[in-house]
Amino acid sequence: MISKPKGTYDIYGSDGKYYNYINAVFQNVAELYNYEYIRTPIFEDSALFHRSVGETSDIVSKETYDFKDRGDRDITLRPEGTAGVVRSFIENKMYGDTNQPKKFYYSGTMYRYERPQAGRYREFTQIGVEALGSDSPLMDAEVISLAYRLMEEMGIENVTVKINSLGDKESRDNYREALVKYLEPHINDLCSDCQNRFKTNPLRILDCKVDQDTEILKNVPKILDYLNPDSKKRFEKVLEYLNYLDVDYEVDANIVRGLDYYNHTVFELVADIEDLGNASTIAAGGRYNSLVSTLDGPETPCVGFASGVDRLMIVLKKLRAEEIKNAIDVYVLAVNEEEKITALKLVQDLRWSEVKCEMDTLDRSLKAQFKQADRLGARLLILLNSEELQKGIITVKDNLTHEETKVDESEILDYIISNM
RNA sequence: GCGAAAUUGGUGAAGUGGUUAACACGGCAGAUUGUGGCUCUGUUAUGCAAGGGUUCGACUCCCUUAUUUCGCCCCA
Repeated sequence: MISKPKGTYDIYGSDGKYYNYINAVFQNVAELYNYEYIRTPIFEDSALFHRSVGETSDIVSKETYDFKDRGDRDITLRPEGTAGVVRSFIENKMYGDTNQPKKFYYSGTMYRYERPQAGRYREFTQIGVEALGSDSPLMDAEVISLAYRLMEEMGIENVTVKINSLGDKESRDNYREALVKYLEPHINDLCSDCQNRFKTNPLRILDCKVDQDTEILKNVPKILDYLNPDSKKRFEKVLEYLNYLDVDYEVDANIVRGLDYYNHTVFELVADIEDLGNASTIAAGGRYNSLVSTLDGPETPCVGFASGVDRLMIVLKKLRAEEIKNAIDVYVLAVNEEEKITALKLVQDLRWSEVKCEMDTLDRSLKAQFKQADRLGARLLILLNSEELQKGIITVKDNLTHEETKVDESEILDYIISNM
C-alpha cells in the first residue's frame, strides 16, 4: 500500500466541513473589509523567496522544497503567501492603479520541509491578507482587527493579540547593536542554539524557549526603548487605534518573527486553548515596508497577516464540534421499484427547490433506511408506499415529533418547502 | 536535521512464537410477512503498516523502509 507523503494529509468527511467553513467565513469577512481575492502560483522562481523571506531565515535555508523543472529553471514551492502577492503587485504594475491602497486576500497551500507534528504539516493551508500602499497606522489597525474579528466570527473567543514593534531600519540596527553588546559577555551561558542565533539572527534569541527564564534574558534590553521618535509614535498610534476597535492586545517585546522582511508592527494571535502546544499561534503578521523595493518595485509600505487553516480546524473541532456538521433536511424512504422511481424524481425536485435531501441507493431494508435517515440527521422523512401512491397520497413524518401527515402527491413539494 | 514512542477489521481495542486473532461499538440481515431508533439472533479481518531475515513454525524475535505522535529546531 502506498501511504501519503510525510507531513501531508487528506481532507474528507467532517474535516471538509471545517475546511470549507473556515474559507467561507474568511472570504466573507475579507470581502466586507473590501479586500480583493488574489491567487498566485504555488511554485515560483526560487530567487523570489531567497530575496524576500531572507537567505538566512530558517524557512529558506533549510525548509523549502526546491527543484529544477524540465527546462532547468530553479523552482521553489511557496513556503508562505506574501512573496507571491508582492511579486504579482510589482509584475502587474499595480502600484499604478488608480485604486489605492491595494488590498488582497488569499487562501492556499504552502510547503515547508519540516518535521511534522500535530497542527504542523509539510503541505499546509494558509489564509491571509496583504494591504499594499498605505503606511498609515490605520492600515495596521485594520489588518490586525480583521484577523481578530475573523477569529471571533468563527467562534474562537479567547484570543490575545501579542504585538510588538521592530521599528524602522535605524531603530532595529541600533537595537541589534545594543543587544549584541549586552549578550556578548554571556554568550557561553546561552544554549547552543542561541549561540548560533547570536551570529545569524540575534533577535531570535529573545523568544528562545530554553533561555527564556534565565537572568540574562530577563534583563535584556527592550526593543521598545530603542525605537526612534518616529517609530515609537507610529507604534503608539497603532495601539491607540486598537483600543478604539476593542481588540484585546498585549505588548510583548519578545515577538520578533522569523521572516526577515518585517519592520515596525509585528503581531501574533494566540488562542488560549489546551492541547494546542506549539500550534497555539493561530495567526501572525506585520508590516513589511521594504519588501516591495527589495524585489525591485517602487518603495511601497505594506502590512498583512496569515493564519494556518489546519490549526484553525483543530481549534474549531475543540470549540464547536457539535455545530459544524452535515445534516440533511429530508430523507425519502422507498423499497420497491415503483417507490424508488417516485423517490428518484421527488429527490431531484426537492434538491432544485433548495432542499437538501437523500434517498437509499443500496437496496436497504426499510428498517435500515430509517436508521440511515437518523444518521444523516434528517428532519423530515417522506415515506413512499405503493398503495398510497396509487391513491395519490404521500406520508410525511416529522423526525422530531414523530407526527405523520398525509399529503396529496401533487402538493408534496409545497408542503415540504413550507415546513422547512 | 537530531532524540523518543507507536502502527492489529469501518471504530475503540485484547492477545500468544504453534490448529478457527478476544471483547465492545458500528454495519448488514432476520425475529417484526413494509414505520425505525429498545431487545434478541445470525453475520461482519484471504489478516495483525510494508518488505526481508531467524525458526520446524511469527501478528508475536531481529533488520530495513513507510507513516503517525511527542520533544528539540522552526513556524501558521
